[in-house]
Amino acid sequence: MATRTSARSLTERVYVCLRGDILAGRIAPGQKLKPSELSAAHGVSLNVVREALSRLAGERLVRALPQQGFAVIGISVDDLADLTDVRATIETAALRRSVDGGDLVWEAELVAAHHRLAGTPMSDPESPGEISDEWMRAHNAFHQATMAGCNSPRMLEIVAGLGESASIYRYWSQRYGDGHRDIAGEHRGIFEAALARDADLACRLHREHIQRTAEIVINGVSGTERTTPEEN
Amino acid sequence: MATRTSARSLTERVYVCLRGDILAGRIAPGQKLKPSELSAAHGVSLNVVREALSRLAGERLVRALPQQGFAVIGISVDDLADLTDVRATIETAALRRSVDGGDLVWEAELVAAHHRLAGTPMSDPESPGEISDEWMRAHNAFHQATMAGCNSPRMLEIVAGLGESASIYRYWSQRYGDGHRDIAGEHRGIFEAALARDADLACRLHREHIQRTAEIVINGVSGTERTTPEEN
DNA sequence: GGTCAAGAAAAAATCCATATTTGCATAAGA
DNA sequence: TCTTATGCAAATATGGATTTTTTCTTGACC
Repeated sequence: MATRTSARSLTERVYVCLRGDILAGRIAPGQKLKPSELSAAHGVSLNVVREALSRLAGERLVRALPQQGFAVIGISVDDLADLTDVRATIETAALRRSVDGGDLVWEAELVAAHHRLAGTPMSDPESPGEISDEWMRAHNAFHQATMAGCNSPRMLEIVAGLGESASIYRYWSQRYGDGHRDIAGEHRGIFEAALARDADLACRLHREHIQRTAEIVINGVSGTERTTPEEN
Repeated sequence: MATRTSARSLTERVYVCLRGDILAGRIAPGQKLKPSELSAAHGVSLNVVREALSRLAGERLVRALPQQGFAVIGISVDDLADLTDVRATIETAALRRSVDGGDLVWEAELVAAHHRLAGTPMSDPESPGEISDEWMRAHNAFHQATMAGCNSPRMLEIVAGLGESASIYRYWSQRYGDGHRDIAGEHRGIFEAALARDADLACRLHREHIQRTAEIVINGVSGTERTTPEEN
């Protein structure tokens, strides 16, 4: 009679939940994560929280400071610039391979992903200004789908990790769009270039897409001074 | 009276130890990791082992199978081919940036790293045929040093992860050289090209270096049928 | 009067021993 | 032979013990 929540163990459940909270910015970057509070909130023991946090520490989503507990990974303008740079390099490489070598299955799933993204409203009608969870999922899935044809599990895993890091910035800044921007159009451009097997164009558009996003986020972050120190 | 082993907590200590064992192939790829055995061997409680394993699971060095414990990441010829491909793409990108933009500090540390590598015997005199731990460390440090000038912490972290994955294959196959190969010369070539700021040459040599290594390992792995299934 | 240091109390992190649940293997029954 | 019960071993979860860090207080010194 287990719940069908696709979580076979308590640790797994807490891990997934915590991970979602971090990626969605429901827990602020840099914030301390107290096992006692979390265990109370989730109704589980200390050790299962501890284990979930350890796993997230391995993924670099939280930092483990010996004898000082855990904290969500911090954000900074420098890191965002670095992240964007790395994404531009690695993701275009993956995209190029994908566009050059993607098969029919890839095409079909890309079409599906774009259709889903295009049909998902960006902001929740009840809370305008905030990016909806659903849209963010569709958005990540779309970009992932463009590169899925590269036929390299490791590359896709790296790209997924980069995308997650970017998610934190996007969600946290909540300044994804600035009104003057046609995001749907940008996605359509990438989509059509990929389907047309124009790797150069797809890569150029993708690069511009992530760089433009980063610029807006940087303005949002630096404007409200949300930078957190990133000691090591 | 704490030991100066730079491990402030038991979990940290076990984590580092386990990680080293995996990377050095002292624990075979695919092997199950029983918390009870490990806790007995290290003289600690179950939970600290569990926590260390969870962290390694986050790094994808071990797999966590719900209700079935943990196992070292498996190896396969397909994965090695993929890994090599990804390394060729990402590491050459990092290397190019490094060679193009590295400063004097980078140069100095690269010289030091190469000197250390050149002065370290590849195999232990008491166990010929096996790659010495010391050489492997110097080797990883050298390749890392060539790319350190790229001025991108995230890129270097990704590269480090790829290098660790490659370590597992190298150590496990124990067939790094085949006699006909001048590894020191290959390293010197990369080193000199980097110092001469010849990015194209450095990248070409680096690519050939890792591809040649992979070929030899693939022969070694497939020859002795050491492939482990990689279910997901 | 203000600043800094030593010490005690509180809070938090870490660790352990044990209890509970789950999965696998063996064997009994149809 | 196939299905179903049962026992054992392993994985997981819990509560509390122990150690470390942080905070707060007190008093000496500048």
